[in-house]
Amino acid sequence: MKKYIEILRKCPLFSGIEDGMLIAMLGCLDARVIKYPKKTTVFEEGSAARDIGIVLSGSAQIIRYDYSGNKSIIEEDGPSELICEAFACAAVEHLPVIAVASEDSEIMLVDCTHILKTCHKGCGHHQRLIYNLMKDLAEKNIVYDKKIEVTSKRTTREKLLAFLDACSREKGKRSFDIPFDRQELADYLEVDRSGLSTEIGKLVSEGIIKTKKRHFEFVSMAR
Amino acid sequence: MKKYIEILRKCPLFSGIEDGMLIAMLGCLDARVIKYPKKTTVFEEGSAARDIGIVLSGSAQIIRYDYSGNKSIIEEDGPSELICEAFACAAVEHLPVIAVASEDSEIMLVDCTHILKTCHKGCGHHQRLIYNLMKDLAEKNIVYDKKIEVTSKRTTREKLLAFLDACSREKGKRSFDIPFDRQELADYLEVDRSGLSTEIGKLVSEGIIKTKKRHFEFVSMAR
DNA sequence: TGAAATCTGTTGAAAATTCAACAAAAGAGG
DNA sequence: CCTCTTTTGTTGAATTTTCAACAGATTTCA
Repeated sequence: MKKYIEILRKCPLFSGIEDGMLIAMLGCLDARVIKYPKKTTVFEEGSAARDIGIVLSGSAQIIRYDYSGNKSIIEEDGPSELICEAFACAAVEHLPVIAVASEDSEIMLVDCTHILKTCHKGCGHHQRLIYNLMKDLAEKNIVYDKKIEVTSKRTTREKLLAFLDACSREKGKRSFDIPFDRQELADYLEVDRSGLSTEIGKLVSEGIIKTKKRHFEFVSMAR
Repeated sequence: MKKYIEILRKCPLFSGIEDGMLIAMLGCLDARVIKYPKKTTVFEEGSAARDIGIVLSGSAQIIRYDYSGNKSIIEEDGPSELICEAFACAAVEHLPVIAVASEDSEIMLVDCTHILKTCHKGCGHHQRLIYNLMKDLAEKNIVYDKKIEVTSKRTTREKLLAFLDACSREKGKRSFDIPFDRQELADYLEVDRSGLSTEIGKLVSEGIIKTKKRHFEFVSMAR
């Protein structure tokens, strides 16, 4: 487990816990590390949510398919980030989403009940874990809120600009990479891919942005 | 405070805490009850999120306005429900939403730091409060997830059906009331009001639903 | 390196949404 | 009971999105 310590230290679940204790806790929590090749399923839709996932390497996407097959990417999580913690904490019986490794990934799984129930070995850090989970869930709430902010825009252009603006602000630069290819960006923004492509073309020809693949750049003072 | 005990007992923040202790804690938490007439602001957009709100009577809406004035209703909360707890727990500096009393309401305000920091009087229930907050935030996450499920549909008709379906399932009946008038429903679904009105008309004339004001009913086995 | 698969941009037609304006209906208050 | 205000339904035009189909680029991997 030691080779993951760098990643785990940055994980919000273990914030404020020293390395030594962290390693000890992993055993107590019965943490398992599993490798997921690109595009394989981490958590199945419809399954009971028990485990929290911690991305160690690679990345995972949380995806929702509706009954008519429309795909909507809820979020994209990289190393040190937690996945499906809300569903596990709420002990949801039927996962309404699917978690997929978007590249070759290693993910640590921790049974949520191990975190919530004080352990018999008497290690007294469960309170801290619960506090950390609470903090994490509060922030995840805000991430969702941002997604709603972006997707509540009425036109493709507005959604795209709101999204790029948010990415730019997060990075603190006018030049930045997004974690999606074009189809995935369309799924995240919940618009048609070809329409998105057209809109990107317009913004480029209007001199507002430059882009190549996943790289974007606001050209002027536009925003 | 005693007259609110029925409501507070059902509040997720105080789950698992007995009445006597609950009353004692309210003092420790420096809880305040404030009356908000219909349509008045509970939490201002842009203000620092410090307080958690507990709806005692009436109801509150969480609303987001974007720069071009589009209104989007994020959620509607009634008695016993918490408002803005995620922003307060995450200690957000600029509230990205506004909270408004949607009718004459009484709302209890609790400074979040009082909950998170163990109190000097040594009342040992802060751990339970933090656990409760964690559980609440996990569930709120899932509520958001449901909103995304509804609004990620591409057409007004699909959004409307997904929303009504969810309401019907929650109630467990084909006949139910929604917490929105037509304009508010349009804001929640993020569609044009007149288009929504037309679509409701179609569903009625197709014999799929009946509706009068806030009351809806699925007529057949349609869903 | 070459073939196959995937990703991206383009286009035009069909479908759906938004917008603005107005009329009908319902509710509030005197 | 009547008036004023708010809510809801209706319509047509303009705008935007979706859909389907295809071609050029890029990537993958044998």
